Amino acid sequence: MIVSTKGRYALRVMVCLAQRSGEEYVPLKEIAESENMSQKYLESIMAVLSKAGFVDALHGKGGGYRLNRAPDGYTIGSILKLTEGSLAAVSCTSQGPAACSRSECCQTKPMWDKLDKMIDEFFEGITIADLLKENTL
Amino acid sequence: MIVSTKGRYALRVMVCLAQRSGEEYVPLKEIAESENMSQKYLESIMAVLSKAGFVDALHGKGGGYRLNRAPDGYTIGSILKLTEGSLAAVSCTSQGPAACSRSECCQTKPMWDKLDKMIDEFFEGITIADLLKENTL
DNA sequence: AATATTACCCACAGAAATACTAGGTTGATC
DNA sequence: GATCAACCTAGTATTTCTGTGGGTAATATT
Repeated sequence: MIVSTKGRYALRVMVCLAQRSGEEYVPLKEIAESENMSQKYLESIMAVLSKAGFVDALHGKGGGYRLNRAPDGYTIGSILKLTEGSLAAVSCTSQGPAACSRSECCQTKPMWDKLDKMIDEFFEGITIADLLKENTL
Repeated sequence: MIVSTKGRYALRVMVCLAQRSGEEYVPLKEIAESENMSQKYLESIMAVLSKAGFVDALHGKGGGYRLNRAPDGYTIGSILKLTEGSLAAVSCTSQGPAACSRSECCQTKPMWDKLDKMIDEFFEGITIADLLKENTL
């Protein structure tokens, strides 16, 4: 499994915020309830998105989160890389050449490299705005 | 991470057997030593490949494993699906529609489906024979 | 000023998967 | 019968995943 709930939840929250971008700030409680996700778990994910400047946050009543760009300003790749740490399909390729001493002579490494590139291009080619449209992917 | 050591080891063993397909049976000990992998761990992987009919096995002295098809008769996808169980990028898509109650209305599911299809086609389009060639991927 | 609301911070915890290890049994060859 | 090698069953240390719990800081309303 390349994408855990952490990254999937992050994407769904971002889609949710994009759908409600008319409103000012949306509290996490509402999103967690409507999407049936653990609010506490979401908090840790939002902390990452907030620190990285992907969303604006506001404390207190009337507060919550909101996007600070247009939906097409967020690629799926940028969100997943942030929350998942890496999108590498195998550990061999995720930590540079040092990860595997056999990388020089490995018969399979070129394949993993090609796969990584393909997956990266896939996710960088889709934005949150694309997910809002129906069946146009 | 989509592919664990289990699947990666399986591929490397198959490549190894393909390279030595002139010889009759190759004992696992040799492969484990030359590839620097745990022999005991490999045993459990070979059991799967053997039961599925991907390789022939022979007990006793002079025994070991060998391929029973030409290297281009094995797609990478078939080997990985067997050893990894599934190649699905997210759990939502790996166990049919029942895996997620929100699959009907999920804004992100079409993307995961498209990704799964892309990854599947990638791995089904490569065979062990392709890995033997240098830099032709 | 008090209260409610909301983000933020820290630590822990149960469950599952990963990557093995240990020790034996069966089958084949010399 | 000795040796080799596949095969079988069980356990285990480590990590990752998916949370929970309890508190603190900031903002708004009363």
